[in-house]
Amino acid sequence: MTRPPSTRRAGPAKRATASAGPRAVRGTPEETRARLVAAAGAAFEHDGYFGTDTNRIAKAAGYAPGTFYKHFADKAEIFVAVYEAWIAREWDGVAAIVADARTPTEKAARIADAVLEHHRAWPGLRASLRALVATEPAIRRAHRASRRIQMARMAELGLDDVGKNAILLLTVERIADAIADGELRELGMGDDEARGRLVAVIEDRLRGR
Amino acid sequence: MTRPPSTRRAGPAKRATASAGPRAVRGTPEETRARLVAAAGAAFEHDGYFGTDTNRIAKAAGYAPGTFYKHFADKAEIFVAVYEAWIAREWDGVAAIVADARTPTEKAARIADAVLEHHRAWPGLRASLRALVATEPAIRRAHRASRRIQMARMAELGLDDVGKNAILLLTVERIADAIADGELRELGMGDDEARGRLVAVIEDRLRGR
Amino acid sequence: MTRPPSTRRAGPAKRATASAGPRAVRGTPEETRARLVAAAGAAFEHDGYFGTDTNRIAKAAGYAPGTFYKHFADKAEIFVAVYEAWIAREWDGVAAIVADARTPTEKAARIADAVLEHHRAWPGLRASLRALVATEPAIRRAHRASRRIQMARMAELGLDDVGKNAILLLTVERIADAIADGELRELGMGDDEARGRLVAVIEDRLRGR
Amino acid sequence: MTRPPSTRRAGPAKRATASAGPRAVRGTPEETRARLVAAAGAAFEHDGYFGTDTNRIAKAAGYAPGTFYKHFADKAEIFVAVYEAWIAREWDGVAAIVADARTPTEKAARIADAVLEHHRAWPGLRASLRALVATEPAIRRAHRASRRIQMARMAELGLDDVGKNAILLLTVERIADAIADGELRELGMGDDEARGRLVAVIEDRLRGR
DNA sequence: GATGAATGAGACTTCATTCAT
DNA sequence: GATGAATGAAGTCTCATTCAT
Repeated sequence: MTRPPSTRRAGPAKRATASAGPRAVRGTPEETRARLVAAAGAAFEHDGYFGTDTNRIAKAAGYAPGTFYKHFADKAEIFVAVYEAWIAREWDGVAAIVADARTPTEKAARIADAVLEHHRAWPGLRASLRALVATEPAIRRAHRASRRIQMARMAELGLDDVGKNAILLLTVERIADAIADGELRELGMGDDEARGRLVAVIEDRLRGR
Repeated sequence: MTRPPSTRRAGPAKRATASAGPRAVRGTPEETRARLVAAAGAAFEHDGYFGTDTNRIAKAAGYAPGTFYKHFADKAEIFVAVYEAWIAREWDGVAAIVADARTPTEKAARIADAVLEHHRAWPGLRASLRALVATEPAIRRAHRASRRIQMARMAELGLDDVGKNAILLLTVERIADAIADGELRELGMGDDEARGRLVAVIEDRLRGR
Repeated sequence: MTRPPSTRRAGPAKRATASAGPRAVRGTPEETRARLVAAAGAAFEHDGYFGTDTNRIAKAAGYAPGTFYKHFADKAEIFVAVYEAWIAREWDGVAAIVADARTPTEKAARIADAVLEHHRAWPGLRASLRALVATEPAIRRAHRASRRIQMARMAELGLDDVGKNAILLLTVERIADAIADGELRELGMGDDEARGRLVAVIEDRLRGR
Repeated sequence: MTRPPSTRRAGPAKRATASAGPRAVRGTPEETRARLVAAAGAAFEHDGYFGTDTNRIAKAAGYAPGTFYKHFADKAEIFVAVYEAWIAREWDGVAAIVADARTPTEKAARIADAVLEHHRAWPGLRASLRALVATEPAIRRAHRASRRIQMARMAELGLDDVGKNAILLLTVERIADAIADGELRELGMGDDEARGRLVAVIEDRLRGR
């Protein structure tokens, strides 16, 4: 999943070919699924979970409405897929940085930047996530499972105080969201200062604090 | 606005109860409005913004659907009213504690408990808020305005580093949400420890750090 | 419920007024409900339960799609209402004849004609009924309840052998359906002969056989 | 076509089992066709004509969706094939009994039992049939043709009063359906008594009455 | 002969909103 | 001020059918 396209949502288009339109065999189910997940990510980001619909997602991915339901049982299921892809990408980035960077200072700075970029690209997705976790049981379950994976990832990176890890996870997430949302800027804190605080929080933890 | 029922929704919202709402009163416009706001708060909390509808809110408040639109221009407007009432109550509580308590330590502990209780009572409302801020321009604007009021309230309480205030605001909010959601408990941190960390964050700030 | 109009189903019509169309307040909920039941009866008769849809029923009754769902929870519920109205009318007719006619011979003849007319007017409704009873639990339940009412009605009319009553019920129903369907005519039996046999079955029972 | 599973559907059809059907065979067209008819029979019985779909039928038979349409023009056509196989099996059984049994009494008893067993095994199929005959012209035509064959079969068995034959046909069918459905049991008539009446009707006819 | 990904019209249902009373 | 029947656009999901391989 890459950054969402900046295109604005188009209105409902006219019916294209009346019937027996050109049938475009697109390839493997995996490719189709991936295209749908990408389109859904962009749509959720842009318009929110309740601001798009599955027909629009399918069309954006280049498919007819019915195709969506060959790959996902319902709208919630594709949201989970989008979220899981998003999280996996974030942590793959973090793991690569940890493996590559030398000092805790360098690690913290690069992790902060990577996380920040990732959140900045998907603020709407994250906002939808919180509302859905509160409301949709299936998404709540998937989110909890994802949390456990994240905690395990932290342990793999050598951080072993579960309580501190949990606080770090939530704090980093919330600060990154706030910066991405522009909340801090509107409150009078410059992006540089905000980033500095984020780095400090991470570095503290990497140094065992 | 009082606390919502503690039942948590377990699936798609059930059809509302068939019988009419509590009473068919004719009071002042202010009373009607207040009843609608209270009913909306409970509904948003229970089912989420997109999980209720204005007819249900009106009926729960004891009114007919049309009455809703005599008092609010649309669904977003009543959400803003609910949110503003919620925030005002929280800060009235904080201000009362600050006026009443003696030491920073006592203030921090009592503020943390008050905030925690307030968040614990309304987790669904808060989740809806974030999604709506990302998606609905009217609600986003109202939220920003509310933030400015909160920053002013902090200044009134004698806290004058805007950057630190902003971080405190977001951190307290996020930790309180996480405890209220049970996120920390599921990650292995007991409620007591979580509360301790929340108190510490507040006390630090009250001591100028 | 009277006989269905013989008009043939119209194709989907163009959207009429774009928005803010003329709002036609039609009267009491009971009237609306009755209009919907009448339209549904005609539609089920014409096109079968699976051959119509709730939007078409609403439009045929002079309402918008949403109005349907203010009066019936779903399509099955209105089918039950249609069926119950149908049965009630049939038995009201039978009861009136029993009260009015003198001899078993006269009763039998007039009952047979009334039943025949009622079945002839609604063959499609009856065919849908059997399929739905096999498949839709809600409709099955309603049908069983209706059967019990019919058996009670027979007892009220002074027929007290439950086994014979049950056989009579099913036999009359089946022969009436067959005549109405034209099954017998296609098999070489004239309508007069078929009616004669039906009368005989009823008269036998009225004479205690 | 063998007997369907005795499980009765309790609600809206569940999504089919995810795994593919029994095997991916390549046999003669006749074998493929026969497998499709068998799977369709079971599906129609279980879920009703409108409660299954052709993809599910194909998969249950071990084939891909497209294969279905190599063997049947549409869904109605396979229903006709299922029905014709069902009827043929019933009458083959009856003919064998007539050839084998000695007295009218024995014939009647054995025919009743065979018919009863056949109806008891396929109540859902029969219910769908009636609805489709009322609604789908192609199925109506096929049903009428089948009736003529049945009348001819009766003549072959030596019964020559067309009117009486027609009545017998419908009566036996209806009583057998009612016993199979459990309608009579719910109306207070035991299965033994019901069967007795069925035997009597047949025996009467065999004795020329 | 078989595949199976894809189609797309359309059914069922919801809900924010209106307006005549 | 309140009512509440009615609206109608729109969203979720289904399924008979096709066709390129």
